[in-house]
Amino acid sequence: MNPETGTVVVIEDDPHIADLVDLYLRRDGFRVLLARDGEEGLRVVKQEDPWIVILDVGLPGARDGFDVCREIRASSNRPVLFLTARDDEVDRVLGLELGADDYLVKPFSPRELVARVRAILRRTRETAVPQDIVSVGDLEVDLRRREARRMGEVVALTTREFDLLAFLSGNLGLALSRQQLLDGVWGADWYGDERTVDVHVAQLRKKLGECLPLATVWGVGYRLG
Amino acid sequence: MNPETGTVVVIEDDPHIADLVDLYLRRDGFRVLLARDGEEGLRVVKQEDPWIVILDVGLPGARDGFDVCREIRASSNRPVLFLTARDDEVDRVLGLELGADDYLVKPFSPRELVARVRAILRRTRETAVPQDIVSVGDLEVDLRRREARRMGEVVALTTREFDLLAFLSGNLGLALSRQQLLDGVWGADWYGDERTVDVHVAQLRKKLGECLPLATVWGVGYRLG
DNA sequence: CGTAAACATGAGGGTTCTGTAATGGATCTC
DNA sequence: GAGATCCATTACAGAACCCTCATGTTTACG
Repeated sequence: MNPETGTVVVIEDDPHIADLVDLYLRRDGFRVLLARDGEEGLRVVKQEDPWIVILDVGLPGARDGFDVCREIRASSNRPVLFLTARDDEVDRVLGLELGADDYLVKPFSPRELVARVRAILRRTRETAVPQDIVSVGDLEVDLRRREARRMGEVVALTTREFDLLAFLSGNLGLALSRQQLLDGVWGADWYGDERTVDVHVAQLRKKLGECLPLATVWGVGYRLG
Repeated sequence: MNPETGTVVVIEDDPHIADLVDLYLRRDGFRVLLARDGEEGLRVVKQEDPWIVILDVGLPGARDGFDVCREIRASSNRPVLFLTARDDEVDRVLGLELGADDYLVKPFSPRELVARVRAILRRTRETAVPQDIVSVGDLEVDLRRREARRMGEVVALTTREFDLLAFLSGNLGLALSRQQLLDGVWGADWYGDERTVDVHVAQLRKKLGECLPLATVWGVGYRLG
């Protein structure tokens, strides 16, 4: 985690608190963006895609903190830290149920705020899996899980089928000869009938149906996408 | 007893509250020790050196919560979380001045208690408190206590079995080859038959049964979740 | 339209891979 | 040091899979 490049969006109407938060987070190396109400906050979050959002529950205007949290959750999985008014237990529990990652009760110590922000980032950044997922047609090919999903549903593929699909996905739009496919999927030291490719292509088409834009290139081989 | 197993000492005279706290903390993977009054509490704290002490302010007997807190502070820097009666602001302030790390006003939600305990531990224990417990299927894998629990019941696992389960839990959803599993669990400098993995996988499946979503990835290895 | 070449598809049998139980050696416990 | 536990290896049976082949279908082109 590199705090130097981490952006934090703070949505808080009280300028005094906002200043304080700004000061401490900045001092800790974060890039801080302030917003005074929910509307502005959502805009900034959408635009900047920050590492974390710090959110006052008691925001003025049409949208309170819970609304904003819901909105953020709907479109991203960025962590959210709530700032709540003193002794408002219902709020706190509700916040956590809405998917907030932590909360802090005012008045809070700025040092604690920084500590919690760093703790959350430690948790979320580490577990954020950089996934190699290729989207092709209505299909998602997840190389790390070795799964193909059609509208979220996992489609059962055999080893060869998946490998073939993966190789095709890695060469989207290119016409690949059977020999290229054999080299890429079966390995260069494999000797057998080129027609074997056809069989597995047929299997893929059968299992994945229309959502797989896998075309035959006549006299050559196949092309995906 | 291993002091690194996440022990919480709860000093509380009301058995109902003590039970509730016990239940929820235990469910979250902590080892919970209950004490009914200040004397007993201090003894347990001294003996066990827990990660955190949860302390009722209104304790019966010669020593109230503040006394106990002062004593604890005198001999250790373990975090203390106060449970205070409602609307007793003076108490709360006094508690914080005595060095309590947080407070909770009765009646409180058990979920919030757990959240706060974890928050405090996150701050004070830089070491991996977050994500110490991985939920997978109906199973909880507690890395700190090296335990797997199925509906709260501890399932007895051997060292290798647990390490394997832990490694799989840390790579939820990913297809892992036998070699990756060997590297991760047995160590990269281990030379032996890949099929050894199979045997331990079989053991895990036998012991944990249906509640363990541990799938075979044909021709590759295994995947959890 | 007819023909040949290229492709699609379904099924069988051999092959590879996995599940599992048994074995013996190593390590821990008392 | 005996007994128990754990662990790696091996063997075998059964399951999953893959290649090949045979047959039917499409495409290209004269």
